[in-house]
Amino acid sequence: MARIAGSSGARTAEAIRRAALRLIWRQGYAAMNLRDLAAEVGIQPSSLYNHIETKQALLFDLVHDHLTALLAATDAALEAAGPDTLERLRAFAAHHVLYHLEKRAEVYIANSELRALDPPNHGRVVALRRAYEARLITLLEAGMAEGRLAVADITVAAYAILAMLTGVCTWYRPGGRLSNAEIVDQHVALVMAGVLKRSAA
Amino acid sequence: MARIAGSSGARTAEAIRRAALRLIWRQGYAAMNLRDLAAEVGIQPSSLYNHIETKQALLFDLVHDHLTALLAATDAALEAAGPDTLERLRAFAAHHVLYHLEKRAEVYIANSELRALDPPNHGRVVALRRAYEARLITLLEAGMAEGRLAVADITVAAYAILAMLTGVCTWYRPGGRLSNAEIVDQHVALVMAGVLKRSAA
DNA sequence: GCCAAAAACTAACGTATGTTCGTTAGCAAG
DNA sequence: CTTGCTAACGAACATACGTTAGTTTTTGGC
Repeated sequence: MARIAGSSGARTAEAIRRAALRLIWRQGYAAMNLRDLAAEVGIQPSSLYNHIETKQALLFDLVHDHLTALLAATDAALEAAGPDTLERLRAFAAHHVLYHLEKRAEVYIANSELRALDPPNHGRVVALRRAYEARLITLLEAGMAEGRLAVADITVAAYAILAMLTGVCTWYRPGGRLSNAEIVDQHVALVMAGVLKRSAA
Repeated sequence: MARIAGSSGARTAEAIRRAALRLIWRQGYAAMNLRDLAAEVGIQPSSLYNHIETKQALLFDLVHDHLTALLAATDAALEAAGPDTLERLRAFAAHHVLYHLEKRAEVYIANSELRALDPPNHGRVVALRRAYEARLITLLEAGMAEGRLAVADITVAAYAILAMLTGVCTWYRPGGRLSNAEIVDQHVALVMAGVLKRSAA
């Protein structure tokens, strides 16, 4: 047999991306092999190459698409939050946690497989990450300038906050004891309590 | 030639562990290969097997030894902090950050290569991690019982705090803008601000 | 209904990898 | 000085991996 009845390029391509996301998430990029990936999709290893350029390009596409989607969604959430700095900060934290709860695999890969990207791809991804971090840093700077936040060092605070919020990916399981909203709310509360100036509650 | 003049088992074994730590830290366990490791140590690949059982056993040893050392050091730091819950919590946070600054490679591997451990090893390591997390959870429970802390959910708070404090490993570089003490202090401040009951400053 | 493009197949290549085997030279105890 | 253990060596094995080549069947536009 050759081409399979009912096969569709777009459908297979999506199946490959979904399966790759899952496998890389579970095992890591280096430990995932294309034979397992093909088996998961239900095709032969060589057939993958009708849809991907190389294994490396597949990883880059997954990471790149995730980061651009995250940036766009974040900007939309900030836009919706209005002009007030504290409101925007809350919105950023809430959106970050919720997004990370819902896209655990994408997030985890984008954070932990950076080193698996070859130099040109690595550079582009790092630039996107920096752009994302800049969103938070800008908010902290604004809050400091307005005298409503109090942190010793903005960069350290930004990284600490991002680390804390991203941490949900490592332990969250759907259908757990707490609702997503409860998890989001508590993280927002921890962040705000940590950075708010004592007087301005 | 066969045995090299001046070669010593203990010295080579330590060199292997150090090199493995560095390579796994940089590339990940799956991406590290024993030929590169041997080259780093300056011996032939087959000679590794005079000192390690398998690649997997090497990873387990590294992770296991790190976690037991971390547990012991943490208990010593808590002991030194005295009986007061808030002091112990500060001591825990400070020690965690400082230890993580100094042992970035060990920590990173222990956190990110869990999935590379085969089931029996995985189980033992997870048990050690849980024991460590329990130290923090116990402190938070005590602080809540004393009415001096205010968090919505102790487990979530514990994981969030650990994620935040462990985050330093991903961006810290020795010789950077801030001293270790400054980084530690700020993280302790962020944690305490996040969990302290408003009245009890 | 025909035909180029798409999307799958089978087979294989070249290399990389973890590990084993047999051997040999240095070291320390008797 | 001998002898047994240690720690290295070189060579190789078996497998696994990413990828390519060539082929075959289905699909969709004319």
